[in-house]
Amino acid sequence: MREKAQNPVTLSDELLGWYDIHARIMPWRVPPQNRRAGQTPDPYRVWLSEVMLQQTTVVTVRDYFERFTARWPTVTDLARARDADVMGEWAGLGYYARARNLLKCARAVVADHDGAFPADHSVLLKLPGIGPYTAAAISSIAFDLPHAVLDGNVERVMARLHDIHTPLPDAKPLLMTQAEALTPQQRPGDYAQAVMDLGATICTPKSPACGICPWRAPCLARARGTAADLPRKTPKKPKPTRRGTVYLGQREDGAWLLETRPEKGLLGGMLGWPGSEWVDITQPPPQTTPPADAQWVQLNAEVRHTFTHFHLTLAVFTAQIDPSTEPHQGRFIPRSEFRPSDLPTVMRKALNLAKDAL
DNA sequence: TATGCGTGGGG
DNA sequence: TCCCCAAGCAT
Repeated sequence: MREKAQNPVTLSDELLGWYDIHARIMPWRVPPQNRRAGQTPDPYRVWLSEVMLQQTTVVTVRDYFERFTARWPTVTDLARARDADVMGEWAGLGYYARARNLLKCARAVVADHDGAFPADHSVLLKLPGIGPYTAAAISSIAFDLPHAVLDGNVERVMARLHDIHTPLPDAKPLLMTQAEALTPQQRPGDYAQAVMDLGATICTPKSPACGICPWRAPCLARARGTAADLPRKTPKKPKPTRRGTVYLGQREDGAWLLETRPEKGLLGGMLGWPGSEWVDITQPPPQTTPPADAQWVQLNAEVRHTFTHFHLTLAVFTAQIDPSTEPHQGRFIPRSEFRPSDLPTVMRKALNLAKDAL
């Protein structure tokens, strides 16, 4: 009774208890007690982690964050990095436009903001790769400005708390209104991270742990038994399947024939194997021209990979290429300069198939 | 406003 | 084996 009268929808000790546990596995986070002791988060680390966390899980981001901050400890270091180094370090993380915008943003911060992230939501919003969510996250977490974060977690928590049945993305404005109403003036950074943790670990998409939820008392969906069905979402389109061919050519000295993909579009700016266009399986197969003259042999196995919006099947050809041969597509990268980890996952799958075949 | 854009893990 | 989903952004 008393609990309801106090409105437990807030940054309670119970909510902070969960938040504190998660801080240990997130190297970018300053735990609440350290923050109260005066320690403030490094805006560079907050920004970097938030960009990496876009549509990506904490477990996946952790190692990438550690490698990036070890190699480029400050935004100035990152701004000076070579494009290929940053793209290679990002390889495997996906959504590669984030890495291209990461570099643009770092260079803009150095060139236009004296190497310091601006403590201003509307200014942050103008930087490359920083949208409404990330601007609010940096504002609140790094600068303790009271901006409401609305990510997938908060959308779900708000939809359930208020039993909102309007499907996403139409419900976003309403959910944002609810999120703003709950965002406190005191410690908005701790609150933002705590409410996202709540969504990630308790108010989960499937079988939410309502029994241990700090907000179980005021939750309307919990009371009405609708929590597991929320938020509603508009149905998605089915994924088509495309086909293509890649060519893995290697010289006797171990150099691989690779290309840097165009800046725009799928896997933009990433290293990859030369090959054909990727066309829908309902279309006639594309003509494939090998990137260099050699005895190309097709592998028995094919690469299967699923992107956000289509399935892909790749035929793989391999060949030893004579040292005197000039490629008409791509360039040779010496063995000493090539790390398989610099490849996006689909390209790494092709390499692994070729290695298995040898 | 709708679409393009990665990847890995869980149910 | 599939589908769903994750601390979204750009165009």
